[in-house]
Amino acid sequence: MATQPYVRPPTIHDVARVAKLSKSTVSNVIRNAVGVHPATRERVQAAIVELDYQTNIVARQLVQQRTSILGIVIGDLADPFQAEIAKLIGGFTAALSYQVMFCNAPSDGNPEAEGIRRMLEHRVAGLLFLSCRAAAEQARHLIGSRVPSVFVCCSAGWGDVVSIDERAGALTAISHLIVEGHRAIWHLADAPSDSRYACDRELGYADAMLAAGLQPRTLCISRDGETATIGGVAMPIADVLLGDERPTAVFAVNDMRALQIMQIAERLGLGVPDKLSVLGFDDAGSAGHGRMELSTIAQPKEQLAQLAVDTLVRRIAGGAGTEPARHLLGFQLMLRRSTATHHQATERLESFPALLSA
Amino acid sequence: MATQPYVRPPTIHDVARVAKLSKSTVSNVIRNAVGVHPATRERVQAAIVELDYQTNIVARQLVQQRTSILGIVIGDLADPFQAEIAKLIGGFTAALSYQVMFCNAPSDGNPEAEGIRRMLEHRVAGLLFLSCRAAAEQARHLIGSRVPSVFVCCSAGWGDVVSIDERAGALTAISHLIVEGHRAIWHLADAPSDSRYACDRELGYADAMLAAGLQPRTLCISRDGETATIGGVAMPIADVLLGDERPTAVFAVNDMRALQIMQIAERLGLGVPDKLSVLGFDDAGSAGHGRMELSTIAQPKEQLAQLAVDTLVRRIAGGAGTEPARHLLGFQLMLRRSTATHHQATERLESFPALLSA
DNA sequence: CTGAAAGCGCTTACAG
DNA sequence: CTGAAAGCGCTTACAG
Repeated sequence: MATQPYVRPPTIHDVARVAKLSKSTVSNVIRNAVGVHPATRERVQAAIVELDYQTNIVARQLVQQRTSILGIVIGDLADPFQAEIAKLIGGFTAALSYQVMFCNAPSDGNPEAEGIRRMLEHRVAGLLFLSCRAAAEQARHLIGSRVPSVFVCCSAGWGDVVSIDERAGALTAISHLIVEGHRAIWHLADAPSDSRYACDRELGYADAMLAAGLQPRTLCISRDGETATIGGVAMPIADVLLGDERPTAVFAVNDMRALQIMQIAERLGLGVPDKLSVLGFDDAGSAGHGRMELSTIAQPKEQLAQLAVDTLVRRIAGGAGTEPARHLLGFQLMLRRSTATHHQATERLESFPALLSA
Repeated sequence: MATQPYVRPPTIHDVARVAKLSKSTVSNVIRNAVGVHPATRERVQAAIVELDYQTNIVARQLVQQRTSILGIVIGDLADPFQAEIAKLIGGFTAALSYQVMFCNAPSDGNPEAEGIRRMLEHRVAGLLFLSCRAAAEQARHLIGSRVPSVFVCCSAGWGDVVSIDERAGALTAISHLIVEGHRAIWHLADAPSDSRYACDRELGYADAMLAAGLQPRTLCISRDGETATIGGVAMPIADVLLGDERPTAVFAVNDMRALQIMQIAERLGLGVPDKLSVLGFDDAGSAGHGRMELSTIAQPKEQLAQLAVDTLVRRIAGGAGTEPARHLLGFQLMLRRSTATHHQATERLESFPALLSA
């Protein structure tokens, strides 16, 4: 392959030479410093145009000992919610003259740790987590107190968080299903977890169920949709959805999962919402499409992204001194057509009024 | 705000001091250079662990005069197809020890140019375009021959392209609709364009229609789905879809648009596919969901992303010498349930056999 | 096998 | 208002 090299960009030195000035002066006009003679400024600008000079930010970052790069840790860009948040973050971030570097957590084996390490080596000014696997907890050690971290729509035991009150969101979702007569309400989680409850949504679900004297039950579904895992044991999904103890409603950890179970249920002849109510979380992607009409807990994406960026940038400017903050925004139960009243409810629910007032 | 600063990371100099060696030697072990005494290596490694040292890649990049950052220009992360490609690229890229920096084209006014400029200032080693607005054409001047660019699933008049044969894809789509008896087949584009045809898909559509002696017709739909624009004139979407000259099939520029028109049509009482056939492009996001069953031209996402990354990395290594390459991968017409036979076809189509054999 | 020196392209006091 | 000098944290010949 003929390897004619790419052109080596001009440096500040080239500009100085052409403008017959010193590097310092050129630097002054580039940085828009005050106290440069207008005529001098013009000469420099002319040289910049002539050479098509572009600041080498790598060099600037080195001397300033800080970068204007934000690292964003994405759990899964194929999740429309995360993609939408990432997009919004990209926009707000650009408005503040920051660039975004991202890594996504590979699903195979070693999690985001490697990507985070590399972003740290690139000296990102701060980290934005759009998802926190268990690995984010390990990442704490990696990050130490080098850069601030903010968790967007998720949280860990450290760092700022910008999210809705996920537990309350789940509670609201379950309360609604109970009001609609459902008792056998199951939770569809993302992946089997060894810990008791993998996330706040699951916690909120369990809270609500227990408060109502109902039995919480979490299941996971394989990628191909054939196998369900409940409490560590795997079985055909049909057995679960069509069995004697089948759920009348499923509260999914997010809309992707909700759409997945909706598809599976209908493939098995279980119409949604007639035979099974499905309630999601996020209100992302096609959830609101006329063919889906997924009931869900809607998150205020725009505000979340804006506040997350603001919080991180303020941290970057302000140092590590203050305590982690927890910003909780409002959510909204979007009732569409994937949920319906369950009519065969027989038992009375004693604790229900308490639940509603919670 | 108390501003306790974030810890200043240790440098190679600190490691050298602790290990009682020179910076050069430390650098040698960091870069895994040959010819370092094993015992020396151990001492350095111990110091690295003790200090929790992490290479400052910013400094390395400056001296090496190249970075391991790939810039990716995203048209719209809310488009599941682009998000999926971005995710795949992130994965393949990480495997080659590159990091990804992205910018998304803000829809308001000034397009991706600003983001591209900033990525260039960051000295990205190469650029990956996931979408090319008209602005990508302007970007050519900005980029000059500083870094290689590859266009993924889109193309411009310069740079390598890795995509399917979009024109052929459109041709296949239209041929199918014609075979199914449709004559009034309209194209749903992304945005009104001043040029005759905005993209290869539209071109392929027009080719196919013209070859069959049919009248091509392109429309655009506003965000809220209320207004359609045809040939520069705006009108209520209902007039278009329910009018005398209404289409019996719509070929959308991508799945997002296909899903949008499907929703609008059904809101107007036009069942899909009974009253209107809809054919998309990409096979992304929820297109294949049981509730959507969108017929579409499926792109081989994984291979596209892999080949794009490989192509760019090879360019980076190989210099700018060789001619732009055009890698075309195969596509697949996915027939699902958003398209159906149109039975009221009355006229015979002379040129049709020729079209089929094309 | 190890280390002293120069240099990547900037910014930042500071002298004039 | 302008410029000479030092330095950011590395890598890269090169001498020893």
